Amino acid sequence: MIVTNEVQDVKKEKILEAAHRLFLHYGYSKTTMNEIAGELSMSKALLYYYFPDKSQLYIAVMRRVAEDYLKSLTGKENTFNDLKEAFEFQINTQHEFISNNYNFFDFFRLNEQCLPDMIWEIVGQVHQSERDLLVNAINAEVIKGKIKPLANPDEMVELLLEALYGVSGNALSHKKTMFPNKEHLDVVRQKRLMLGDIFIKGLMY
Amino acid sequence: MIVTNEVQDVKKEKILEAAHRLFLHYGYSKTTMNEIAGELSMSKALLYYYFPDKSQLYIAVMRRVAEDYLKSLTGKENTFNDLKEAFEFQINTQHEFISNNYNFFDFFRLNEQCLPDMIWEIVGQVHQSERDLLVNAINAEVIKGKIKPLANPDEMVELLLEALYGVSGNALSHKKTMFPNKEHLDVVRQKRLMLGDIFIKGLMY
DNA sequence: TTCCTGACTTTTTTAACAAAAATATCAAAT
DNA sequence: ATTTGATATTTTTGTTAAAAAAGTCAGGAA
Repeated sequence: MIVTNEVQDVKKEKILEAAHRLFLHYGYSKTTMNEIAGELSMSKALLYYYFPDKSQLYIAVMRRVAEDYLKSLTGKENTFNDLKEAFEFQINTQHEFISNNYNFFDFFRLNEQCLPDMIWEIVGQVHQSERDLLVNAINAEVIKGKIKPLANPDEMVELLLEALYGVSGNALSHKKTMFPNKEHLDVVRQKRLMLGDIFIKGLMY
Repeated sequence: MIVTNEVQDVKKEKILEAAHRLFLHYGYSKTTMNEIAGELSMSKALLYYYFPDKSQLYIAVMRRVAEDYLKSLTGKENTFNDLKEAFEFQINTQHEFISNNYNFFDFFRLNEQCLPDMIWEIVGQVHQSERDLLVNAINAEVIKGKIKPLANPDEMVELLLEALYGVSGNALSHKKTMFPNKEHLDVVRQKRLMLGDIFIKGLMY
């Protein structure tokens, strides 16, 4: 019984791995269940033995990816010397996460405004963790007396995250090169770090 | 000769008016040249006498709309008591502009990443004016000694505008109501004003 | 019983093409 | 110089058939 489940888990793991690789490379819509099965030299039907359908497989991969990201966030609370460090950590960690999984999120661009609830749940969880981290850092800074107490730290963090989101280049200016290459992503990161700095100063006495 | 041109201009004006009304109500793709002509009780062919094609007509309307917006911006320089007032003015004026012409910009959402160069020219002009206004306000504040001199005020203004752009709600959270109603636009405005405040404080000594 | 597959059905995507609607043109009238 | 009806051209829409992909299932192997 236990052995069986372990074997099952290992196989599931293999599937998730292969699916992740292919989704990352080709995006959701350009990856077929046949290809995933082929990658593992198993029959397509077996995929359906382990996962109810394609979207649920994608979501399972997504959950793993998100969990990795969450892991890199947890336990970091109270390890920052100041708010600046916390902001920088959040910006850099998210930057790396997005960079590494850029094509994987084709799914989001595809189904822009009608994503499964399960996806939103995961996204919400991730955002919650990000907010928690930053709110915690802000509160620590308040206690240290470095910034003034805020009526609503959560609201401030929300505002910052939305503002950071806007700093993603292609919105305002007429960039002929539409696809954000690595270099461009890095410009965005630099700008975000600057915005973080200004924001912190804006919260000080 | 002169009389003739005046008459021509009046007629062009009429056309632009009707076109604006219909584009605003139905959006670009849902407005036909026949409808515009019908609205003015003239033949469709006449529209093509005054404007080379539909997109150029749209652009002409766009130019008028943009000019109105630019007018509300010009002459305001040095009329603000402080930077906060300037930021608030920019945010509120733009908010009103977007609110009033919301449907008109369907064209942008439609042709998301391949707009005619002429459009980008107008958009660039508008952005330039917005930047100029804010850079001017920042410089005034620097002279008054209220904020520290900046290495690159333009860059700061650019950053602020991008950040403000990000504060538009529907990006991060799982809002079930996707279409931003008037009320929602107002929440965005409030948030932007708050971000403006924090940003200003972040620029101070 | 659990795991696995080949053969099968159902759904979705694609291609081709005709009909309809919209854009755009132009000779002729005012 | 303006204006229009008629007409040409392009784009969108609707239909259908073929292809591809998703998803199912009876039955075999471990």
